[in-house]
Amino acid sequence: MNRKPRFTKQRKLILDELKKVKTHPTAQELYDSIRKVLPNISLGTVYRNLELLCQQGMAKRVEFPEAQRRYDGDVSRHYHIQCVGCGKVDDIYVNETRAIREDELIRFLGIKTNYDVHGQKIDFFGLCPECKSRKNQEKL
Amino acid sequence: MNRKPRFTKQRKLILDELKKVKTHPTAQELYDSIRKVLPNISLGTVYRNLELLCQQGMAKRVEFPEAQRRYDGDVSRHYHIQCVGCGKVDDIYVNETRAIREDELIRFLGIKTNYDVHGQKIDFFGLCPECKSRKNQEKL
DNA sequence: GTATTATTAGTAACAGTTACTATTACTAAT
DNA sequence: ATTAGTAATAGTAACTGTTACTAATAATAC
Ligand SMILES: [Mn+2]
Ligand SMILES: [Mn+2]
Ligand SMILES: [Zn+2]
Ligand SMILES: [Zn+2]
Repeated sequence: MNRKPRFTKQRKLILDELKKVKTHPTAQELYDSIRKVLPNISLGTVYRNLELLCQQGMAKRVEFPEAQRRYDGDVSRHYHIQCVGCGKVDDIYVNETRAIREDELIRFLGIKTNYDVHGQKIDFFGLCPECKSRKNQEKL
Repeated sequence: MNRKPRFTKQRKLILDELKKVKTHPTAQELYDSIRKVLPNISLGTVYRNLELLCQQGMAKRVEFPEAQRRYDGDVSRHYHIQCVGCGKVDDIYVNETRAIREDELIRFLGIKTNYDVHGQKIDFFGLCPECKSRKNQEKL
């Protein structure tokens, strides 16, 4: 039934470019650079393929509040820091496994990244009790 | 020079409603409920005042990826968890001061919130080296 | 090579938020 | 109390990032 996804030149170019850069580009930025070699590619194609690559685990979304969505070709476990001045996103690779206190962490990251670290943002996600039981209902 | 901000009935209603609910409403949701008592209020007024209240530290933005902006009348220090099923946002008040390991934390929050906790998202923000020195330049 | 159909380019639609503008209504000074 | 000055408002238009639609194209299996 299900045909394999095709490996079009558009898809290949998008993935290659994303893997190449370290800038966590937006769809628009990728579109602009890929257009230099494939002038007729459309922005929709870039979006569609980026989302597809994310689904397949070959890319990741990098989302900050009030900023447009960015994508990352590096799917290894790492954190991100965004500059409140220019909006760019840099990587933070931490190999510490033990937990550290918040103030220590800020100081540590300041040294590691050369950023003036203002703070962090921690959010959680999951299934609320209602949605949990609704989901269980549906299974029966 | 600078006039005081006026305390209009629109502003008062918005703040009161926001403080009253625990749902982290969107601007649209606040607009809908406030319209029941002030039918002519405009959505723009709700947005403008919410942003103003945030600037003044009387409210906070609650922003999750892929979701519309929400606001919180509770500015005390607490975390948020969003349901991936229905999108609602609940509070997490943690009085633990010591750091805890990630897996412990997830278990702990599961018990505390009754959510099926899928994970967390940690991001950092600050000033990059370039913006830091640009800022210093401007001061001279 | 031919048939099948996933993918594409181009464009329109959409949603959330912000900007604009003429009018209204607080506030403070007279 | 009246007035002058101006912050704030309602209503609406514009904007921005993303998604949806559709006819044409091109990757793959046979
Ligand atoms: Mn990264
Ligand atoms: Mn809250
Ligand atoms: Zn910067
Ligand atoms: Zn839910």
